[in-house]
Amino acid sequence: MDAERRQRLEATTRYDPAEVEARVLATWLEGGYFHPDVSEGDVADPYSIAIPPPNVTGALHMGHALNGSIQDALIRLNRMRGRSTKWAFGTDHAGIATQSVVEKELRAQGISRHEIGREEFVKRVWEWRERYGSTIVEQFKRLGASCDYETERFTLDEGYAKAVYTVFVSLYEKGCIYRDNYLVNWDPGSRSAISDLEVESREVTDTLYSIDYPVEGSDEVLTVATVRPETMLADTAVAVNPDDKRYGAFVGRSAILPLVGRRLPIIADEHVDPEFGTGALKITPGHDPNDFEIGRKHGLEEITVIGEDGRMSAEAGETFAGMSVAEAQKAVVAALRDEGRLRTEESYTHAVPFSHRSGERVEPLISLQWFMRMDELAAPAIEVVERGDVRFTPERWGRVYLDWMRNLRPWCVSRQLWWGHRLPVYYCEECDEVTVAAEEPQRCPACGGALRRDEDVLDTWFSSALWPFAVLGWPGEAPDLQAFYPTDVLVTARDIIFLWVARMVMMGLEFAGDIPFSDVYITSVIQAPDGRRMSKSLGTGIDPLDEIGEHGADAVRFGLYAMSSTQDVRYSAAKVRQGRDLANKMWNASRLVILNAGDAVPEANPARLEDRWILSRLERTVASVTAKLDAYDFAHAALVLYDFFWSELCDWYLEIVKPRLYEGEADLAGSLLHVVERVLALSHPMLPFVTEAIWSELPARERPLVVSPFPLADETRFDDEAEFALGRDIELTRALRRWRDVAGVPAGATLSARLVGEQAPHELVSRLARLDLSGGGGDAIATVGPVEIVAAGAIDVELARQGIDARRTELQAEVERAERKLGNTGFVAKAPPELVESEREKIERHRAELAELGDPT
RNA sequence: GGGCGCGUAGCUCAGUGGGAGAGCGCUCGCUUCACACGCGAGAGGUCGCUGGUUCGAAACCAGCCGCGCCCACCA
Repeated sequence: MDAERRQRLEATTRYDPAEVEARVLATWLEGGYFHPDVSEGDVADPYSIAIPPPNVTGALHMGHALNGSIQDALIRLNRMRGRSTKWAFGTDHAGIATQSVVEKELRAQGISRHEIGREEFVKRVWEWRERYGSTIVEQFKRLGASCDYETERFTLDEGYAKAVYTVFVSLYEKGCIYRDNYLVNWDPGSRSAISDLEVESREVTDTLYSIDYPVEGSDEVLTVATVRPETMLADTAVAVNPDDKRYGAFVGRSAILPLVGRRLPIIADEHVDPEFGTGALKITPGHDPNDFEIGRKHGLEEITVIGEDGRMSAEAGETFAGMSVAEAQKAVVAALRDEGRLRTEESYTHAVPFSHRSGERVEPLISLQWFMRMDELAAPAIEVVERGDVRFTPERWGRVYLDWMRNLRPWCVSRQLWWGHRLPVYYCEECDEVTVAAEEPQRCPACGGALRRDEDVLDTWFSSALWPFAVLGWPGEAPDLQAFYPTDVLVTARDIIFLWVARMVMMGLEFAGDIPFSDVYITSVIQAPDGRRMSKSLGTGIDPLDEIGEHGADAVRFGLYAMSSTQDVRYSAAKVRQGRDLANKMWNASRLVILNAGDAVPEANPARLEDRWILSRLERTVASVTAKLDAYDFAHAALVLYDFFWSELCDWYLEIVKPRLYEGEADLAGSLLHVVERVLALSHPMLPFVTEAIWSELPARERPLVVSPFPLADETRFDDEAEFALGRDIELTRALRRWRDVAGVPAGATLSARLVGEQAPHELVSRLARLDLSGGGGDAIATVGPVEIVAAGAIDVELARQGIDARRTELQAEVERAERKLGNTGFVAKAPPELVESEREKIERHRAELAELGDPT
């Protein structure tokens, strides 16, 4: 090692992630290690993941950080195993989200999108994307995510659009996609229809009004209850339960709609609950999902009185037209009161649909939209999960998936937005022909007339559903598709199992001819430290980039792995610090080894007991960490690694062998280099930066760690004997240290002692417990295992005695506990014999130690 | 209304049939020549409650209490 390098290493007593990470990342990217070569066609032993594409508008949040860290660990693990590995990367155009961001920016300049028109607006969004779209890419790199950035895709790029159109046309031709006038969830906020999945229900306290509807040709009334009296203007029937004796006579007659005067047929329908309210239900097919169903069943007229702008339309009549829904409600209630039709008003709390997008209350409206029927595609997608071809981890999410898939309703796929994949649907200006084609047609194929393209765009999730194969180049002869489809695992959060995961399975099976992934790993959701949701608006968000800046990417990754769980967890800054400390520990321990290794060649030399011990512990750790990574158990993988490195390697082994290391023992140095190399490789998937940085300081490394082999546990190194023997000496050392502490022996003082019995402990015991074993004669004031401590100046004899008494009490309690167990005849008869034996052995051992301690004085 | 999950040390979480664990925090002691982002030692828990199964339960079963989430068309 040259002097300059030695000096630099000696001086760097603290691992500095900020300095290291940028440098290491650059070498990875320059080396092209993240980009698999597919030029030869099929690749050997492929491993692939399609990243859940982050929104172009988005900044990296804690969900991405967790999700990205997990995927990266899997990708790096398999890349190091020599598999041909691709982590397909790209961003999502995110329809409404992106359109809103750009609209807001325009509004700040006093421009509305309608002023500049569709074409110009879309152009502006693309410009916006050019300017800011790469932000999130750079942020993933800072995390260390080894995505294939060379083939970055965008869900609105040219090739992707081709995939979307191909799928749309195919589904249309199969009859799965159709246009219909149907009651949809209208989001007045984004002025678009949204799907059922984009609706969230919230508890709202409304007023429940009871209104008298006079029965035609009689003095009687039917009293109906509603929280939305303004929709009565669109009522087209009154319904009662067919078994309801009270109303049997009314069925078939008519009621008169107050304020409007329309005749409403009185119908019987099972849906009406005779127990609720008066048992009579006003039917508004135009503005209520239930009523819509009932209306279609009974062939009722569908009247719409609320427009897409959320205001009362002309249909509502002169008095109310133009009012907002809230104003109309007040006006209707006032009018009813005037007419004496309002019977009661009471407070009523119920679930109300809101738009997940805009946060506004959803207005159910009848609208001409495009729908996708799901039943046909769902059947095979259900089968693959039932068969276990697609496995969920944790398993319970598989059942959630199946429950949803078995109850699918048609999906409204059209959106009244400008930013997105415009429907490949063309209407003839001359005839009724509707043309659906991937390639834009020039003229109407039926009559040659001019064509007008549908104004709507597709739900973003429609294009997302194609991601695993479209990202790899479908449709067409893409080498990546050939090599890497199906992918191995999808890593995502549970909130998009329906929106995304389920639809990918359906589309993958239908269009790519195979499942899109064989595993779905559902990550935990990380909450704010106080247990609330992490969210910008609540001010509870923690920016992973801040954390990376402060503690390093490896620290954040370690923290996230350690936090990850099968349930939701609160963000733990302490776990991130634990990761930071581990990275620092790795750096310093490695520095110790490198600076003292001389010219040693990495090689395991199980010369002495402690060497056999650490080599055994190392291989067991390799086996354990590997198994946990493969089982998606990242928390335990991280913590097992931590325990080995910190406790076994640093606290014990390095402390044990320091004298040998300083003496320049070559075999030892070889072993140490071997252990360091192996543990770095084992850690690399989780802690890529610090391990790569240290790797580059090791002598004669041919390739960077990112493409070096991942260790395979060598079971021939497992050594129960060494583990037992050294474990015993470690326990003895700890007992002696405890005794010193209790006896008030100064930390630096050496204790005079001698050995009793024939079993001599390892040299490490006397050194690490600071004993002078030549303690010859003199009275023993204490016995700790095979060590007799001889009275000397430094010892407070009284304290020592107290310590011994405490130990005696402890042992007596242990003996009693074991005796109690053995006194239980059921235990002796039914418990496994080895367990019973070990209790007997315990009693003997403890009695022996008690005998050594002597009687209380 | 249906379903899922959770309740373990002051805090955040592991542990799912054989003697309660980790990290942080806390206490005591260390300028020990890799690391004070360090080293050594320690205190701290009737494992939500009540019953049951078992030789043995934090773990399995039942009920209850509390918290969270998802799905669902009672106006």
